[in-house]
Amino acid sequence: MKLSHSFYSRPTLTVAKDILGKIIVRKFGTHTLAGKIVEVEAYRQNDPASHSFRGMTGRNKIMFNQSGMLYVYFTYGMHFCANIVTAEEGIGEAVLIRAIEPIDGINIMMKNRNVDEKLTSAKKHDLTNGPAKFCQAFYITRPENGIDLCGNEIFLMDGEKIPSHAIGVSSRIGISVGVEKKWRFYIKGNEWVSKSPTKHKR
DNA sequence: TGGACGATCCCCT
DNA sequence: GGGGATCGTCCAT
Repeated sequence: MKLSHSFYSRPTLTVAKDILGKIIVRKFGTHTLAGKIVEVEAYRQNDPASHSFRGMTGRNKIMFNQSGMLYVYFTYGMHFCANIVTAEEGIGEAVLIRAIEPIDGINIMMKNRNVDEKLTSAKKHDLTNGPAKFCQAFYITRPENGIDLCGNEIFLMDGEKIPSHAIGVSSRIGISVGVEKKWRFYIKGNEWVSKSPTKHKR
């Protein structure tokens, strides 16, 4: 069953943990892609690592919309990352999707990622074990910024309930401030989880 | 108007 | 484990 607005309009950290195990579905053209969300990070207001920290700008304004929207941003000159907007309108908070376990449309994902079938079997988890890899596999780019996840193009479905003892918690990856906040959540032992936050730039 | 810097990935050693 | 690719965004002149 498709998740409705009430799922997203709860505290950001609650939504982040609850998103683990849910199924994200992406329809474009005649294709349907689906995957289980296995790793996320929460970004909050008054959080120096968040795009919303210094207030609303042209880039981050979707974060301040009502919850249940998709916030897509472009980074490092070549990558897109996708977030699920949480909290009430006027508050800039979101949950970054860092990794999924492919379920449906794997051939399409491989095509989107420009990976060879044989290479993928050797390192198959490289297909979607990172925020920009997920976006490329699911063909999520600039036009998908601001999409309503209660619509029919991209949405979440009920999946398995992940008990709290099976949820791993750590610092967020790739940030230089806010490292002390343990706002990365992942399904323990899942092979599609990206990596450990052992190194930090700068 | 320009410069510094990324919520990353991939290839090289 | 390290560094280069590559450009949009933001803030300081």
